[in-house]
Amino acid sequence: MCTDRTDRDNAGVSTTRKTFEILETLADEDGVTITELTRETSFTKSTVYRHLSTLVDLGYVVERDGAYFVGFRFLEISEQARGRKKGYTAAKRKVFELGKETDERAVFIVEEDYEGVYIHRYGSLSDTMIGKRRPLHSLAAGKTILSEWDDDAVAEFIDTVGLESSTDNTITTPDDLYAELETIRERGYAVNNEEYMAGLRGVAVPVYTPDETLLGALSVFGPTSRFKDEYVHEELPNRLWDKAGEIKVTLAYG
Amino acid sequence: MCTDRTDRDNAGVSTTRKTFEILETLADEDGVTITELTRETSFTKSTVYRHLSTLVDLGYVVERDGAYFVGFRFLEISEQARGRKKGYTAAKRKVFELGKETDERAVFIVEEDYEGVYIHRYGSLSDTMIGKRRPLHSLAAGKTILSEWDDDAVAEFIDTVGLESSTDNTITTPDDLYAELETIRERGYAVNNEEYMAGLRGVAVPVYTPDETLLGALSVFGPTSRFKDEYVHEELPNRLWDKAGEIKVTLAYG
DNA sequence: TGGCATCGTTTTACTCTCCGGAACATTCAT
DNA sequence: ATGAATGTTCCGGAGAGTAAAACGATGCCA
Repeated sequence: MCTDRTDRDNAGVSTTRKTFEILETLADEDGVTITELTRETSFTKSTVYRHLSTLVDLGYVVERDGAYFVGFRFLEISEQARGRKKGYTAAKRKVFELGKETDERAVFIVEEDYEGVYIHRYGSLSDTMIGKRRPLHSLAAGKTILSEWDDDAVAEFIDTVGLESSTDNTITTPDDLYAELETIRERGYAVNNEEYMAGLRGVAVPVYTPDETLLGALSVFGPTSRFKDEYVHEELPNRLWDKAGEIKVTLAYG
Repeated sequence: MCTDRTDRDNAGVSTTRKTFEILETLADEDGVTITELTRETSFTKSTVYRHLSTLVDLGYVVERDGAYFVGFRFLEISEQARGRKKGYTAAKRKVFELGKETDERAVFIVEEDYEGVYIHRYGSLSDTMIGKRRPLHSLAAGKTILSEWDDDAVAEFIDTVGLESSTDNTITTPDDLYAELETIRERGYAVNNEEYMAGLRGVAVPVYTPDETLLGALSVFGPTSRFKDEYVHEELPNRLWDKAGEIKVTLAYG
C-alpha cells in the first residue's frame, strides 16, 4: 500500500507532473511572477522559466507585464468535456428553469474520481461553484449518486477517500452512510441537513438517461431558515423529479 | 523568421508539448483508446501510454472501460480564469439580461493571443460557443477590441495572424480594416455584416472598467432577416451601451 | 549619477529520465 | 485452442530536462 503509493508518485512522466504543479500553483495565485512561482514550488528558477515559456508558447498561459495568468485555452477543453454528453447540456437548461421557478440555488453534479463536481449552476452569480469538487458523502447530490452504487462500490469509495467531516452533521461512519443510502433508495431523493456547511440544507434527485444509467444528480439548496421540512420533503422533491424526468425525455425524443 | 519559428518549436520542454498534443487530440475525439491515440499522434504506444497514465493519475484525464476522456479538472482551472476579473462575472449577468430582453443571442468576448474568445453566452443552449476562438477582424466584438488599439498594435496584429477571409464580406485588406476601425471609434459601436458567417449580422460595443481600460466587448447577433439597419444601428447599440455602462458602474460601486 | 538589488534570460555540463522497440500479458472472436 | 489486437511492462541508450551560475536589464535609493 505504502509502496503502491510511492510507485504511483514516481510513475509516468515526471516532467509532466512538474508542468501541472506549476500550472496549479499559477491557477491558485493568478497574476504571479516567475520568482514567486519559484518560491512556491520546489523547482529552480530556470525550470519554472522553461515550463512557463512552453505553456505560453502553447497558448495555455498568458503573460502580461511580467505576470503570468492561466489562459482561456482551458475553457475550450473544459467546455468540450461539459458538452460530451447530450444529457449535460439538457441538465443545464433544467438547472436554470429550476432556479428560476424556485428562486433558489440549483446545481447539476456528476461524480468523477470519487468526488462530486459542479457542472452547472443557477444562483447568485458572483460566487460561481462550477468546477469545484466536494466530498460525495456530504452533499445531497453526492449521496444521491452513492445511493445508485452497490455496497461494494460504496465500500471501495469509503476505503479510498474516507468520510471526512465538514460539520457536526456530516455522516462519518460507514454504517450511518449505508443506512442513509438505503433511505435515499426508498424515498428516491436525498436531503442534506447542514452536512457540508452549517445553515445550509439541500435536496437532490438522480438523473437518468433513457437507458437507465445514471447521468448525475440535480439539486437545490438554501438556508435552513427557509428550507422547512415540508418544503424539503414535499415540494422540492416533486419539482426535482419533474425536471429529472424531463431530461430523460429530452434525451429520448428531443 | 523561418529559423525563429523552428527555434520556437524546439524551445522549452518538449515533453510537455507531447503531453498537450496528446491532450488536444484526446479533446478532439473524446472517448478514445490508446491505440487510436497512437495512430493519430506521431508517438509510440508506450509513450502515449505513459503520458495518459500520468494525466489519469493527476486527475486531468479519466478512463472508463478502456476509453479515455478529458476530465473536469480543467473546468476548475478555466472557471478560475473566467472569474479572474470581477468584470467578467459582471459581464455574465449582463449578457444574460441582454439576451432575455432582446430575445437574441448575446455574448461577451475578450481578446487573447490575437484571437477573440467567447467567455459568456446567452442563447439556444445546445450549441454553446464558450471557449471557442475566432479571428478578431471578422467579428463585431473583435473589431470593437481592435478599434481600441493604436495603429502600431493593429499592424502587429495583421502581421502576426493576417486577415483571413471567412465570407465574401470579410475585411481582408489593412486599409479597409483601418477605415473600419476609424468608423467604429467615431460611432462607438461595431457592426458585423455577414463577415464571419453568411446570413449573420451582429453589433458590439466595448466594455470598460472604471479606470477606462478595456475589459472586452459585448455583442448581440442574429439572422440578417431580422437584423435590419434601424435595429442594428439604433436600438441595439443603445441597449448595448446601457449594459456596458452598467458593468462599469457595478465595478465601481457594486 | 552611480551602485546595489532584484528579476528575467541564457548558457553549460551533467545526470536523469524519457523514448522506442520488443517482449509479455490479456482479452476477445473466430 | 488459435490468432489477432490491445494494454502493460521492461530495458538500454540517447536525448532532454535540470541546476547552478553568469549575464543582462531594470529600477530604486542614496
